[in-house]
Amino acid sequence: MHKEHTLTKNQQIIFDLIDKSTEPMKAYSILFNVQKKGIKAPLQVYRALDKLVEIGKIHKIESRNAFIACHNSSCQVAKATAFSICEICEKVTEISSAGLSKYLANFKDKDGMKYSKYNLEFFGLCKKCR
Amino acid sequence: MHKEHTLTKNQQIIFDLIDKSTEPMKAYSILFNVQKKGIKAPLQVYRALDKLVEIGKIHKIESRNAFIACHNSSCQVAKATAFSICEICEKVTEISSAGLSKYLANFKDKDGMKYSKYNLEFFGLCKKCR
DNA sequence: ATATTTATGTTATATTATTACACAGCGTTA
DNA sequence: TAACGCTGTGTAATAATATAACATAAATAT
Ligand SMILES: [Zn+2]
Ligand SMILES: [Zn+2]
Ligand SMILES: [Zn+2]
Ligand SMILES: [Zn+2]
Repeated sequence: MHKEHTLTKNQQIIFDLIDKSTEPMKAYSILFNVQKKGIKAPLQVYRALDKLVEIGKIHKIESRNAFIACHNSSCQVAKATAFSICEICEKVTEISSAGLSKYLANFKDKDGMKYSKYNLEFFGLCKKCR
Repeated sequence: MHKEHTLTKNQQIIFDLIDKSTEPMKAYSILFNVQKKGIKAPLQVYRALDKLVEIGKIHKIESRNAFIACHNSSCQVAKATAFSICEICEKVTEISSAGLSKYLANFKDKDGMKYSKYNLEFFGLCKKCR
């Protein structure tokens, strides 16, 4: 139940673009692609991205500074994310594994740190590139 | 057995600085701090950082664009890293948990992706900030 | 209707990272 | 020796990523 936000105009334009894309998109590539729709400045893009990340419609792939749409209904508002990244073709897939999320959600370190969130990025070769 | 490289002058200067630091250091902060030692340009810093990451003496905290020295002898040349990050004080700790690394090293997704590497970042509040 | 919050538009700027080119040091080997 | 490959260095310029600051408009709450 985390996709029920009404997006604003800019948010919708930018989400649609990312959602259509088969690969992670970078902020300035997004900017370039939405300029014909009237979004002219980096900040307009970054503001929409921030909001979309916050509400869990997209995720940021930190190691790539790029964004993908969430296609995992079980990922809890971007608080627990896992991705696989192919180091050759750069294909990124969101991992949805109940076992993995359960393991990580319950993980506790020896310092008594209480975790509210995690992000995991796996790297390797995808089927095609292997 | 992954710390046995002979560092070059620039690599040693930059490693020493990061190693002394109690918090993750950013590239341009490193640059500022080593200018008195003759390292004057960003590229000199980034080249040393790249090498230090490659040989596993430091790690990059992707979500922060910052670097910390490795204090975990069991992390396999930066191929399997996990950190806890306090969202208030920004303290970062490298997690060394045999259980966790074993679980992640053995994790396989349904697409048959073969992982050679992972990076995990946990976020929450540290003891002090809780 | 008024206050508050959220989103927008715009300009400028800060921060992070790489490209390109010249050259120095070192070990290999022809 | 000399030629070569490899790694590291120095320097300038520039690319790519992200935010600050300020003004205004739209949506929401009291
Ligand atoms: Zn998701
Ligand atoms: Zn691939
Ligand atoms: Zn380590
Ligand atoms: Zn803290």
